[in-house]
Amino acid sequence: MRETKELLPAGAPPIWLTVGELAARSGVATSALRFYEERRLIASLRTPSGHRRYPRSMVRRVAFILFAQRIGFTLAEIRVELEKLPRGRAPDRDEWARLSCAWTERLEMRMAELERLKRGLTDCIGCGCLSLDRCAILNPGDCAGSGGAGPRFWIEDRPPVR
Amino acid sequence: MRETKELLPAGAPPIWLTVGELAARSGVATSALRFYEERRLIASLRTPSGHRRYPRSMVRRVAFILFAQRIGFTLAEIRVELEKLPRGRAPDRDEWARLSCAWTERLEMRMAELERLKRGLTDCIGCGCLSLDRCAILNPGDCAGSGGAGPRFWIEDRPPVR
DNA sequence: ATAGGACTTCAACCACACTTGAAGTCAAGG
DNA sequence: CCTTGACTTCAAGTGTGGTTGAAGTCCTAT
Repeated sequence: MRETKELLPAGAPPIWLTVGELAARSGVATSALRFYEERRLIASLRTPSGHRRYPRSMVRRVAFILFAQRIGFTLAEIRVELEKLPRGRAPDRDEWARLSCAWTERLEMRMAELERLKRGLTDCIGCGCLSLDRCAILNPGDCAGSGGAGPRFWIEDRPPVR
Repeated sequence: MRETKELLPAGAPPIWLTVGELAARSGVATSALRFYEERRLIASLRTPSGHRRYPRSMVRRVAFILFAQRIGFTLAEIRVELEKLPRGRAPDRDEWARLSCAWTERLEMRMAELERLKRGLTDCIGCGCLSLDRCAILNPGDCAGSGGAGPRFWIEDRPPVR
């Protein structure tokens, strides 16, 4: 064990984590952590021999990466968000809180979308109109043979790009 | 225009759709429609010269593929669901409704997960515990230096696989 | 008859988020 | 000292969901 050399009290958590320890605590594979480092979502200090060492606050940072991913952010987007945090020290409560604003917004967009989808599922499959070709919700453009975007409108309400 | 040869009343929707028409009505690129066919989520009849023709009910089928994708199903999962529909004729209301059950379930799982994430965002970032290392929600395993899965538990409550 | 657009297949390519494998180094226990 | 396991880099591979391009065919209007 690496801890024996640090002369810490038994059971005390190590101050610096190896990549394996961070992986165990965050639930992310070591390969993923190296990948996050390559993509500059996280950073590491190195021992003289080149081994990575992470501060304990990195566990939280990785947790937030997972969090943001589940909300629907890409790693590139998450990197941009995390760049708003201070470099060189652990972020404080307010700094994390500022970050979380954008995340709440995205979260609520996703939840609203799922609500729309659920309504579509109820209104269009639950009602009798499905057997006809006149359901305005499921199939807004099919009757007139025009109208463009098709089902996109209950999937996303932003205007179609490209 | 292809319609002139079908001798349909002006403005009437064509009975058989080309891949381009289906693309326009469903909002999906023709390349994606061919890809779905290759993955056997949809099928086409062919003209003697090899051009694809779709019945009008295919618009709905494609709409449901988009729907299911946004809910979070993979194309492979969607294919399995769509295989429950009858072959050779357009599905009726009850057949679509039976399909939608599994989808509602998945939808509600995703919504519950987002609710958990939102609670995590509020409870962990909104509260003061973030600046400490004792937030039981954000960081359940870090204090004791053990406890395994880390942040996974508010991300998903199924047991970790692999 | 011919130009143009819409269609065909097939192979290659893309982005995303990683994982896997090879080849080698480092660290700690016995 | 030696073995073992955790670590290192780098390149290549995986799976999902497509797009793009080449080369050629079909169909409709003029």
